Amino acid sequence: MSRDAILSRAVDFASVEGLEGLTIGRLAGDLEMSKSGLFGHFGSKEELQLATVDAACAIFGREVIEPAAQAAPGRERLGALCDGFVGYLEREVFPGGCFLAAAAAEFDGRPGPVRDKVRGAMIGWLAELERHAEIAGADDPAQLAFELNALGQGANHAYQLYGDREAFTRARSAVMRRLP
Amino acid sequence: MSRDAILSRAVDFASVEGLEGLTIGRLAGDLEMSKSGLFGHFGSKEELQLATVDAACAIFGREVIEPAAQAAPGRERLGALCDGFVGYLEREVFPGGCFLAAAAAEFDGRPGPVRDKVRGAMIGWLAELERHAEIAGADDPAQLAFELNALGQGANHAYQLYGDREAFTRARSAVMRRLP
DNA sequence: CCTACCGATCGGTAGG
DNA sequence: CCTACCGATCGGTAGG
Repeated sequence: MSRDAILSRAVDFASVEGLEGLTIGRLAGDLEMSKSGLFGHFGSKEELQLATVDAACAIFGREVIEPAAQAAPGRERLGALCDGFVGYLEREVFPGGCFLAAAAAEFDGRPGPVRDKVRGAMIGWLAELERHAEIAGADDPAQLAFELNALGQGANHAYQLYGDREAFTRARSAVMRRLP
Repeated sequence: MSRDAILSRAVDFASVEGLEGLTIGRLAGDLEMSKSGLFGHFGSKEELQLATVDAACAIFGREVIEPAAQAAPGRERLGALCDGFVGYLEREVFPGGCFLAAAAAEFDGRPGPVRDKVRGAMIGWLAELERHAEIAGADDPAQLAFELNALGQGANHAYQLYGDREAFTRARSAVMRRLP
């Protein structure tokens, strides 16, 4: 069983059960291997959590950031990033919704390397929004990035909690109205 | 040790560690009582979680809904609800930020009575926003309620993850601009 | 990669 | 409200 195959399951598991609910024993059972066999790939639960966050970030890059890079920098790219984010929620790339949002909510009150990595990834996403908001000539790029991200996270939240698919339409329409 | 005194600690504990991280043993140790003494008040961990959610909802009502009831129904009340929500985040009524947001993120993928209660509370909050959006004459009250809630949740998220107090100002300014 | 094990902690119970 | 305990599961280790 390769490390990548383990992490592929770990990412899906953690998006539903949380990074703390991702226990070595259950993950090993699910992959039909021994606990110590799985453990040997990572060396500690924290290293498994960190590797899982990295794997999730790679998927986010492939599913959201890279496709949007087709669009011209500035307003067009900003729209593509937001639309791509909503699409990634809509397609259920992770069964538990946005992995980073779930990990952020779980670890924001627990100092340590996992929180730091999640925070770094979320800051990177906001910086990408802000960069294109600035190119697009927004009055206050950080403000616009905050609002656009909040709308996307709001759709994730509504869909995960109520199964309300209309939230995707709401987020898209609000983003459209708010773009410079 | 009264049930209310136990729940007061449980609410703070769970807002940081999560409703699953709220273990009977740690809570009992923190309150300097025996596990079984605490357990007797609730009968199961799930009942403790449900009672903790109820206690948090009561605080939310007292801190956000009730003060806003001073404002006239419609646009004024809608502004007071949003402002009150941001103020409640700013005052750190719960040490881990918005209790319901944290509980929703934790339980949205786990069917059961805890998720149902959290969902019911969140739907009640959104319905309150929507009701006053309608009275205020919004074109699409549900859309407005979605956006206003997303902005508040975005401030909670940013403050909890980055400690960014400017997020409160950002949320308030976006809400102001969006009110009908 | 495995079996077999460690001490700690989990939710919960018996009995008072 | 307590002490004392239950089986299950946790992260992690020894040894191969």
